Amino acid sequence: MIQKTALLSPRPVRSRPTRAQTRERILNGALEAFAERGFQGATQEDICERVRLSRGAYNSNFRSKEELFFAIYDRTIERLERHLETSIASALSGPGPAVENFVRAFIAGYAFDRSWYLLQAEFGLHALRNPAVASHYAARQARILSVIEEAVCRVWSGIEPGRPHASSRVARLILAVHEGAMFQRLLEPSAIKDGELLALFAEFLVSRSVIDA
Amino acid sequence: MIQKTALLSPRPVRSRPTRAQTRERILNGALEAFAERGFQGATQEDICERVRLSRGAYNSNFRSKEELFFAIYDRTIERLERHLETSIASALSGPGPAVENFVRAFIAGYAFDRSWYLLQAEFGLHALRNPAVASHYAARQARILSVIEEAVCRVWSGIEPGRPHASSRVARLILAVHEGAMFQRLLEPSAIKDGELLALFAEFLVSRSVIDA
DNA sequence: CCATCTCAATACATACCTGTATCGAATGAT
DNA sequence: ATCATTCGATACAGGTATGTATTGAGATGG
Repeated sequence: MIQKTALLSPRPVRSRPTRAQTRERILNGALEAFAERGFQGATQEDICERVRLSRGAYNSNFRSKEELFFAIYDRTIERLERHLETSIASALSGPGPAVENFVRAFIAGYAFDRSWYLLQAEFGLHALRNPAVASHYAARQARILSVIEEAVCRVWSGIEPGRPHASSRVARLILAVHEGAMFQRLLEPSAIKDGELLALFAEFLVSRSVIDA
Repeated sequence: MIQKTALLSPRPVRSRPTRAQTRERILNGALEAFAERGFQGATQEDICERVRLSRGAYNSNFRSKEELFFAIYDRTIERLERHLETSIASALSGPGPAVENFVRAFIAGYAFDRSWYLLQAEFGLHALRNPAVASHYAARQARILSVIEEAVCRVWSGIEPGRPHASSRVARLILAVHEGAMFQRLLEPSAIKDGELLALFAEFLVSRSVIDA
């Protein structure tokens, strides 16, 4: 026999948000603040104001700024990874030339918005300066790279059998182009049309003879 | 007749450094400090300690942190531009395949050291956040881009007459790859051999049919 | 040789950010 | 209903960075 059933308790309306909810709100504020003011520039006050919470909530939920930074970075990179995976998967299963589909999917799936890019860039710089952070960052980036590499292999398996033995470096190359392009595009939106550099890059990629070199 | 000649005045030994000298020392300290601690993280104390000067010298020479940041960035990017120009020029005039020479020269000339990269990246992030800084950064980057584009055109003119009409975008592409590769390499030196990504990219470039597309 | 000026070092005042401690309201268990 | 607990808001203290003012040593010119 079931002792406690929720059947008769239709969850009373809480006037007080759950801990997870406030934590989430702070993460949202942190994303914005870190993106717009940088890690050092973002203050507790700044973060909390954006989501209408007090520093009490902040300090109650996160032990330190570093901890919050890691948390928001992890959340962002995980969403990014999933986003990239699904959009690549759907693109590769569609009709049309695989390479173009892949590139388009990459642009769509990895074209995280301004805040995501800025946060990731900020964390990247942080990683370059702190060896401890570097390993964390590298591990996260490795997952992104493997998603890209997997896609590269699948694309090329449709062109010729076997995986290109430079797939790892190709993945890094793709990522490098994207990061660089993303930066230039955010800086001068007028200078580069949407995904233009990646599209140009895709044309290079099509000359697949190079892959096997 | 020359009234004042320096022939008999072999510049007395100054016990006090010139203003330009101390300014230069502070710039050196700023380069290191901004690179290793970031713009916000670098303090006056930090900068001054590295070059054995007091904050008095700092505040006497620079009105604000922003001003110093701009000054050290400008100095760095100018050196970078000259470095890139000369190394490309000498490489293109040498024997061997032009594309490879160019890429090698690019790596050598633009492979500024860790501090230069970090400073530039930091300034880039700053530019993304402050529109006022963005225009300054874009102007500087435009000069770098034109140097690269010029080289691209010269390389391709040796292959076929006329300049590729996508040369501007190719230049941006090269810069994007380099920035991205530089970052990955600094983060995981073991993962990428020296200029490996750019070399791979050079192989793509060799299939010049794409350029004219 | 003296007077003036330059410039970097030191001292000071102000502002601000972080983390801790305290307080009060909402929750849910008995 | 009551009591203990959770949790976010407010108040406080410590540390630190910035910019200004002041001072004294060294240069410069008459």
